[in-house]
Amino acid sequence: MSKCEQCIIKQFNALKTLSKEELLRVSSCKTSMFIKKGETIFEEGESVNGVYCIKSGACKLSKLSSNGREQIVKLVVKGDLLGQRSLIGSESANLTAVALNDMEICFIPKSEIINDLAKNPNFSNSILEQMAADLRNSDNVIVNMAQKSVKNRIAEVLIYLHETFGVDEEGFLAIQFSREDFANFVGTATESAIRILSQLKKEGYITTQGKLIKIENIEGLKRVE
Amino acid sequence: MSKCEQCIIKQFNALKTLSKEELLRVSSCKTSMFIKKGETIFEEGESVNGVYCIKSGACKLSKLSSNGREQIVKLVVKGDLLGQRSLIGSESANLTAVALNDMEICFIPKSEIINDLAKNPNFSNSILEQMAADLRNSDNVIVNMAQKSVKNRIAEVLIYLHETFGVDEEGFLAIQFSREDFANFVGTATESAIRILSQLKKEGYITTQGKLIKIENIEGLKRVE
DNA sequence: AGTAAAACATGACAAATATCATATTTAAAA
DNA sequence: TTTTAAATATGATATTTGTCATGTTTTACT
Repeated sequence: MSKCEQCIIKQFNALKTLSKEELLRVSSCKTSMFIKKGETIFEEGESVNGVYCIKSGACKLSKLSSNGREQIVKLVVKGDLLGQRSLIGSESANLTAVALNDMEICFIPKSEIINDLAKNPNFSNSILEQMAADLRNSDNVIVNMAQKSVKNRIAEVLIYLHETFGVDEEGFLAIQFSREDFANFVGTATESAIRILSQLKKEGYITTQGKLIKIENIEGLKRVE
Repeated sequence: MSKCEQCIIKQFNALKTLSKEELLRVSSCKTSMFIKKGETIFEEGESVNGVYCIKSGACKLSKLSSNGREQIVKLVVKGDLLGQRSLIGSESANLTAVALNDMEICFIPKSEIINDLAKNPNFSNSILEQMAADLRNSDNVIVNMAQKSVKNRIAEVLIYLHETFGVDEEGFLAIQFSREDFANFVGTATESAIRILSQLKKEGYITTQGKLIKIENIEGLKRVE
C-alpha cells in the first residue's frame, strides 16, 4: 500500500497541512480503490464516514429532484477531497457520487482523521478555506441557474470542462460528458441540451466527432447569450 | 455598550463556543449598530473584515447577475452570523447584504476573532458546522432552481418565510417581502411573481391585504406543482 | 389632504423551453 | 459479425415564462 507521504495527492488538497507523523498514521489505515466509469461511490442518504482523495479520474455529485430528474451539483476532480462534509457532524450524504471515468481513490476513515481536525488548526483551516470556496462557487451557480438562459449555461459548462479537464492530442475535450450529463448539469431536458449543442455547432463555436466535442471558438462561447 | 456575555445572540450562534474570557475581549471591541430597512450593510466586492451578529431583524444576501438582475441567494436572520467567510482567507464579499426590516447588529472585527478561530477548536468547529449546513442548503437551492417551476418555487418561498419568520397577531407573514423580492429570490420576472401570487390567491392557498400575505392552506402549498 | 412616485395588477403577445414522436447513428452484447 | 439497446438528432407542438403596455392601488412626502 502506497504512503500518503509520497502520493501526489498530498500536494493538492488539505492533506498537505498534516505533519509527517499524522500522514503516516493516515497512510496506514487508508484504503485504496479503483472505481470504473459509471460506478457509484456513495449515494444520497448513505452515511459516508470518511473522506475520499481523488488520485485520478473525476466524478459527478448529483441529487435526485422531486420531479424524478437528476441534477448534477458539482464535479470533483483529481486532487480534490470528496465527502469532506462527512467529517463535520454526523449527517448522511446529501449527494450521490458517480464516476465519470475510471478513477483511483483513497478512502480515509473519519475516525482516523477527526482528531487532526480538532487538534491541527492548519488542517481545519484548510477545510474551512475549501468550504468557503465551495460556498462562493455555489452562490455563483445559483445566480447562473436563476438568471441565465439554457444556451448560456451550456456554453459555460463547455468552457468549464475545457478549463478543468483540458483537451486530448486531437483537441477534443478530455472528459466524456453525455448529452444527458449536460442536461442534468444545467437543469434542462436532454433534448434541449442536444438541440443547443447542435446550434452551437452550426454557429461554429464547436465541432463534434461522435460524442467527442472540440471547442473551436472559446472567446465566442464566452459571449454567447 | 452591552456585553456579548449577556446578549441573547450568544445562545444562538458560534459565539456560544467562546470562553468567558474570549467573550469579554470580543465584547470590548465590538460595535453595535442600527440599520434601517432598505439600507446596505456591505456590498459585493467590498472587504468586510469582520463578522456581524444579527440581534434583531433580517437581511437579504444578493448578487447582481450579468443580465443586470438582482438574485437573492439567502436570507440571514436574528441569531445568525453574517460575513463569516470574511474570517477565512482575505477575499472580498461575494454578496451584497441589504436589510429587509430595521435591524440591530454587532460588528466584531476580524482581527479580534481570528485568533479564536485558530486556537479554539470548538469555535472553528462551530463555524465548520455552519458552513456545512450552508453548503447542504445551497445544494438544495441549486436543485430547486434547476428543476422546479416558478410556481413551485414561489410556494416554497412562502412556506420558508412562514417557518422562518412566523406570523403576526392577525396571521399575516411577519416579514414584508415585496413582489420584486419574491421574483429576485426565485429568479423570475417581477410580473411573473405577481401573476403567480394572484393565482395562488385565486386557488385559495393565500389571501392578501395590501402587501401583507396570509397563508390559508400550507399543506396545499406544499403540494403545488 | 393632495400629489408624486413606487408598487401592484393584468392583458396581449413573444420567446424560451418542455414534451412527444420518430429517425438515425453509435455503442454494447450475443 | 449480427443483433439489440442506448445515445443522438430533429420536427411538431404544447407549456411556461418573459416582455411590453397600461391601468390601478398603495405609499411616501410636502
